[in-house]
Amino acid sequence: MVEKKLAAPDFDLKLTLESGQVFHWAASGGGFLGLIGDVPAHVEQCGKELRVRSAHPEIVSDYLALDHPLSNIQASFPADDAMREAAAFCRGLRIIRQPVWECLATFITSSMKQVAHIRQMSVAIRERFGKRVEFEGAQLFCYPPPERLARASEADLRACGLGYRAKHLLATAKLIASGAVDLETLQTMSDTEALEALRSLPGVGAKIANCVLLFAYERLRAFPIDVWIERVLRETYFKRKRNVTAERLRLFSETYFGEFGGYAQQYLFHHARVTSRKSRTS
DNA sequence: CTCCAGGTTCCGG
DNA sequence: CCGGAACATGGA
Repeated sequence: MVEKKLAAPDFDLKLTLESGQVFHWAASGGGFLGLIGDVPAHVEQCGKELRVRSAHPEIVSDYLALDHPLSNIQASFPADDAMREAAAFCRGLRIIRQPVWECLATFITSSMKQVAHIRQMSVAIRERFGKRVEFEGAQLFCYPPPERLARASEADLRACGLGYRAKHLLATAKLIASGAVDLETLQTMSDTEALEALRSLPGVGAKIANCVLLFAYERLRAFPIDVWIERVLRETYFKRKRNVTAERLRLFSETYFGEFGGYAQQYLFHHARVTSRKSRTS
């Protein structure tokens, strides 16, 4: 396998792959080993360049969104202290372009689960139902397509640790496998239309729909509000204000954070999560 | 053992 | 329309 070098300014591979937007990459030989769809790749960062071993390095480059204008994106953020601190903490973190189905499916399993659990479930589903790929002596497993999960049983999925989420994932897989819903047509829809289309799927509410818009449909304005972000919003922008409804938070975040609100959201999320964990363990 | 996790859905007021 | 409860599982 030939190694290809990619220029990667304003990029932090580890931060990007471990910030809770994608869950299946494994640390390996100083870099990361994983699949992009069914294309295996090993990626290692050496300063401002990436060393990529893959049959399709151009797919890796596109996946990692090395073309996103990161300095423009950071410049678009609101100029408050919390945002500045999060942006400095997350320098080089990019929102990647994930395959739609595996992003949707893994986020359906994410509700009320810690990032470590989401990873476990994702790996279990891949190993149980996914196509096996050999790469550099390692065994990798593709995320199973909707058609495959549609003919699994709810018990099979529960065996992967999904709990009540099994029912949702199965129902959504069936809707897509049957053709009742076509994820590809969402590409042509407006953000609002695509959000509603996603929300019509079992187990997909506002938060997960926004994650899929942001992480798979490259709608960089999408702003998922989870427990962490809600905490940040309330404590930072609505300090000591009562009766702040979820709707109020939604309207605020849609306008305040601007054109690249999804990036702002991911930075605030990751910063809050990591600093909170440090303060608990030290 | 208790608490909580990148929520969604369903139900009663 | 709105607040609250149920829903499963596992790591800290």
